[in-house]
Amino acid sequence: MPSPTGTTAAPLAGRRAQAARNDAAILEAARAVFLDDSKAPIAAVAERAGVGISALYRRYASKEDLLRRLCHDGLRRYVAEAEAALAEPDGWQGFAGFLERVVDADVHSLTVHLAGTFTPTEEMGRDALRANELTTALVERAREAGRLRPDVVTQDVGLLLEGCAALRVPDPERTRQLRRRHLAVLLAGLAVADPPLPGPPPAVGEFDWRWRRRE
Amino acid sequence: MPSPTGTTAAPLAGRRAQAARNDAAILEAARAVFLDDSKAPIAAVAERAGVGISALYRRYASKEDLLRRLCHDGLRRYVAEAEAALAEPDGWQGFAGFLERVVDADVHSLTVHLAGTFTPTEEMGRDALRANELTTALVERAREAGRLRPDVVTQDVGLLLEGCAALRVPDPERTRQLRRRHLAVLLAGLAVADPPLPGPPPAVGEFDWRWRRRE
DNA sequence: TTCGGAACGGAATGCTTCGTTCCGTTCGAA
DNA sequence: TTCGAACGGAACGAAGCATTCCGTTCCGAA
Repeated sequence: MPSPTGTTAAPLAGRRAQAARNDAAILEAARAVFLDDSKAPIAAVAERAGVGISALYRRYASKEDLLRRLCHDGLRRYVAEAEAALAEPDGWQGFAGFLERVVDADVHSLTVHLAGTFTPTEEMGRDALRANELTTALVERAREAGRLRPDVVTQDVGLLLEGCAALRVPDPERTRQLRRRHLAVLLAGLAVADPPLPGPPPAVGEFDWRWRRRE
Repeated sequence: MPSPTGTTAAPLAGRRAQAARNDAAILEAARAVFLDDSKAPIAAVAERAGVGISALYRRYASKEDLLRRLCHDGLRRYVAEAEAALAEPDGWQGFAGFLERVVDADVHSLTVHLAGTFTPTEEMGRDALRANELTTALVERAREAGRLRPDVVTQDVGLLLEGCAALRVPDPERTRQLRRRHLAVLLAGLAVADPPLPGPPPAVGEFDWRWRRRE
C-alpha cells in the first residue's frame, strides 16, 4: 500500500505531481528573484513561478520562512563546496576553485545578503560556524601550499566574496563573467606569484658547496 | 549698499548666517545619510542635520533635486581627483593614489549608486563623459609606466570601485580600513610586479656582446 | 520701536507598496 | 459521485514616505 504522498512516481501525473513540481518551481523562482533583489515582494516570486500567492503560503508560513529556507540552502551549498575543495590535492587549486564555484553560484547573495532579514535557527548557527571552520582550513591549506600570501586571514575571504557579489549587470551570464574577471585579479593579488616559480624552492645549504673544502 | 544676501560676513550672526550654516549642515547630513543608505527617507536627512523638513524643502524642490546635487558633487570630486592624479609624475603612483583617495571618500556610493534614481542634467552627462576620459588617461599612463597589467581596461576601474564600495561595516573608519585592505589586494593583482624590478629593463642587444667579434 | 516676511518646525495628507488573509473554484482520487 | 487538497487572485490593513500646509519665531530695515 502506497503512502499518501509519492503514490505516483511518474514525472507527469495528477494533482500530487503538479504540487511536487510547484515545490521546485517556487524554490527556483524564489532563488532567482531574491538573488536579483534581496527585498523583492513575495508576489514577484509567485509570478515568476507561474503560481498564485496561495500556492506559496501553503508551503511557507511567511516570507521570513521562505527567506530562511533559501539562506540555509545557500549555507549548505557553501559548506558542500568547501568540503569538496578540501578533497582537492592541491591546496591552492582547492582554494581558487572553491572561490570560483561559490562566486559563480552567487552563494554570497543567498547567505550574507539575506541574513539579518530573519531570525536564524540554531541549525543555521551551527552550519555557519562549520562554514567558518572550513574556510579557515581552506585558507591554511592554500598557505601551506606556498601560494597564498601569508598575511591573508579567513575573514579576507568574506571581503572578497562581498566584493564579487557586488558586481552586477542586467544580464546574469555577463555578470558571472565580470565577477570571474574581478576574482582573477583578486586571486592574482592574493597569490605570492602566479604562476609560481617552477621546481622546488632553494633550500638552505644548497649553494654553499662553493665554499666547501675540496678533497 | 549690500546685496540682500551676504550682508553679514561674520561667521556667527543672525538669521542669514544660521541659514548659511544650515546649507552646509543639510548637505553634509545628506551625504552621510545617503552614503549609508541610498534610499533613506528624506526625514532622516533633516533629523541628522538637526533641522525641520521645511528647511530642506526650502532649498531643494524635491528629493530628486537633492540627490542630483549630491551625485553631481561626487562626480565633480571624481573629476578633480583624477585631474590631480594626472599631475603626478609617476603614472602608477598617480593611478594607485587616485584609487585610494576615491575609495576613501566613497565617491562611488555618491555617484553610481545614486545615479538612476533621478534624471541627470546635461552637465552631469558631460562631466560623466569627462570622468571616463580621465580614467582612460590614468589607466594608459599607469600602463605606460610599465606597472599595470596590459590587459586592464578603463571599465575595470569601475568594477574595482564597485567591489570596494560594497564593503561595509557599521563603523565608518573600520569600513575605510577594510576597503583599503581590499584595494591593496586588487592593486597587487593589477600590477605586473610589486615592487617592480629595479633599474631599467634589459634592452635588445644588451647581452650579445659575448658573441661580438673581438678586435 | 515697529512691522513685514524670510526661515523654520513638524503635524497632516495622500499615495504607494506589501505581507497576509479569505473565499470561491477546480479536479484528482477513492 | 463526492470530498477536500491545492489553487488563483482579489481584498484588507499596516507601514513607509514624499510633499504640503500652517502657525511661530525673530532678524533686519525703516
